[in-house]
Amino acid sequence: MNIDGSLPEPWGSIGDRLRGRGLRWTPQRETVIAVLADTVPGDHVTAAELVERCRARDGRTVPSTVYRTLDVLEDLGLVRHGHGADGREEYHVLPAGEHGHLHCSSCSATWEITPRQAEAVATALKGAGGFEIDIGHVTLVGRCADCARDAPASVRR
Amino acid sequence: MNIDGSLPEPWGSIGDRLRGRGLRWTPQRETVIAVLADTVPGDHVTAAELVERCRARDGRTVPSTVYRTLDVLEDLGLVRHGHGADGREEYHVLPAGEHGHLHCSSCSATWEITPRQAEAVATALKGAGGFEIDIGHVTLVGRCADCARDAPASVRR
DNA sequence: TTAAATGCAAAGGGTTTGCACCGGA
DNA sequence: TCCGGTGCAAACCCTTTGCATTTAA
Repeated sequence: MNIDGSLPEPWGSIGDRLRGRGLRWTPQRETVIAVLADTVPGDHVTAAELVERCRARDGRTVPSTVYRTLDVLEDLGLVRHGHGADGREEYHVLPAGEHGHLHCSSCSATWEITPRQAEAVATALKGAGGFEIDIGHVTLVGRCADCARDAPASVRR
Repeated sequence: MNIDGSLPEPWGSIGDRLRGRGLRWTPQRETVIAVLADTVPGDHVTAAELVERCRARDGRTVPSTVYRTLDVLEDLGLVRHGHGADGREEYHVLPAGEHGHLHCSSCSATWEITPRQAEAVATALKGAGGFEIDIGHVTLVGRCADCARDAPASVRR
């Protein structure tokens, strides 16, 4: 959120975008948006986490409203959902450009995919059959360079 | 299963492998193994599906036993779990070699990743940072060559 | 006014757990 | 005998749904 209390773009204009579609701008939606606006762009949060954060901001928040709002926001293209290493649904805020994740099953760390890596993967698949990967949809699991060096064939989960 | 009723390798020796670890060979485990042995190698099945198939074979099958057995089998390295496009847990039987999936969010089809594609992706990531992808862990989502041609920027889910 | 959105509560699905009992080794 | 496994049922977690009520436009 900005210092003056207003929402940074593109969140600020959401009310209008909703109304333009015959939808409504409600206090509950404002809460969800405020929480999302506070999220680091490119970061990812599980739906359940978002529910909690909304509840922290407004104790009366109820899950169903949050889920329904997320659906709407996804329609508007403001958030995108994907799945973490454990398969749980998670949301990416402001999907500006490709944005995926790598998860190391050995040290449990998760990183954002670099443009270079995204590009490499996309190109690789594109060249091998023409598949256009939506790299933001799933978290790629494997072992990071460090763990791969330390344990050539460890437990994978 | 073989014509003589015995289990094909490497399923046949599982009883011994279990016993070798101080674990036990039980009728219930035999049922799960039998179901898995009937699964096309490289195919993937959700845990819930496995439960159903076991129940078809033995109506007394109960979910918890199946889940517990799958854990054991994963420890033995006979199955591996991953997550489908919807994040649901699914099992790959006999992970001989790399084995992943591609899912088209446009036409909802799912294919097995070809060795060439797997190789391409693995190499791409390896080269761009050293990450060693476990390509069997998640289903890659995107659009297949056909859908990409027909609808350059369609709905993604 | 009126259709969209909310709140609540309940259902839903897949997965996990606690615990007494059973049965391989 | 003994400890691992099983069955049952309940708990769990996250997510979705139905429906009466509220409310933005």
